[in-house]
Amino acid sequence: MEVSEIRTRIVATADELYNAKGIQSVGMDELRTAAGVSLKRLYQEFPSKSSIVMAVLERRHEAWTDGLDAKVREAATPRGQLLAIFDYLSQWFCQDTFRGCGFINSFAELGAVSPEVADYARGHKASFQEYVGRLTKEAGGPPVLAAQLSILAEGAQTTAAIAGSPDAAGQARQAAVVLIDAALSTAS
Amino acid sequence: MEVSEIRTRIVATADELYNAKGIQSVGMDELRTAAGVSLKRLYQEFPSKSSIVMAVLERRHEAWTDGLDAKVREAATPRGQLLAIFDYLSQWFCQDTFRGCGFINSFAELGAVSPEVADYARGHKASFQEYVGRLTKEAGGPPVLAAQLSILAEGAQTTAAIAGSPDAAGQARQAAVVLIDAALSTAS
DNA sequence: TCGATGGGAGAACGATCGTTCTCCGTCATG
DNA sequence: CATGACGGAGAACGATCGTTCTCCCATCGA
Repeated sequence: MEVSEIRTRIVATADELYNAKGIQSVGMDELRTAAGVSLKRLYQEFPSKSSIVMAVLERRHEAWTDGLDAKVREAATPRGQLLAIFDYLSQWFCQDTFRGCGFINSFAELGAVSPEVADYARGHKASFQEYVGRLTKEAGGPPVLAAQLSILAEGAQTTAAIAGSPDAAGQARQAAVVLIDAALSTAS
Repeated sequence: MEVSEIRTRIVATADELYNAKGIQSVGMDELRTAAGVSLKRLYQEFPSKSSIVMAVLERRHEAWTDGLDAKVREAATPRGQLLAIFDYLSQWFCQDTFRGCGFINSFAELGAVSPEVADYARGHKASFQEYVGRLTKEAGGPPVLAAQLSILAEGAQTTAAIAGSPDAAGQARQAAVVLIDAALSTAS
């Protein structure tokens, strides 16, 4: 078995477990068992649990970025691309493994005691806002629209997570339509 | 010293510590020292840590509800009352102790392993959405507007917490103005 | 003054966590 | 076949946590 394959399997397993139970609730032994890797191998690949946490965050960032971008590219118009963000949220919320944004959760759990985690979560959210900013600019909207749509997306994630229902995605999408149309009509 | 005064001091101290460091990062000994109470007294007042956590959540719910309602009552018009929600968020975000919504944080930290915490967070968010629903109805807006404004408020909280900046409150308020005006003009 | 009561400080206990170490079987190589 | 390196399973270790127990002193009524 490839060394990198073991790393991938460890990180993928940790991602699932941390998402389902929270980071602090999952011990190294549980991760070891679930990943089917010996403890020695585990510490051979990662020097500590916190390094696994950071690797999981990187994996989540890539999965989010790639999945969102793929969904956005399906849309034909710039306006449709902005709305595709909320379609992506909707299909995400409908997965039964959905338990809220992993960055919000990890920030809430470890942000106060781990500057690494806090910085990475901040960077992830900043990159999302920049991404929405680019789409907004292409659609001819003002920067404040990007901030507003980003806030809507954030709120939809936490609302859907706590309520346990995917309804927030559709409601946020409706709000996005109103905000986009209002911004584009006054901008022109 | 009154018995209830000790309870209040314990819960107030736990609220501060849990908010600043997260629940799982604060041990009973640290709480005992910060509250200036003996460990025996602590367990005389509360049977376990989880009961303290629930008491903190109740305290947070009351503080949120009372503070928000007081701010809303300052507004003269129903439309102003809806916007007052975001003024309340703004002044909250500007406090240097702000570290995100305590219910979102506790849900992220313990929701997966503690049904009590998850249920209480769900109930708190549901009561907020009902409150916004009442204000929206008084303003003559449709139910979907209440859901959208609630999502905006949620998103502002997480965005402000992770970004470490209170800007999201003003941006969400601007979005609320657009959504409210659009909903009220089409509703009439 | 004396003895009982109650509360404070913190030691102790069992569990669990992250991390390291030990033992043992296996396999490759001469 | 002998030997030595390697990897897996899990015991062990130190730290920390929630919780309980023990000791001691201070107070108060008789």
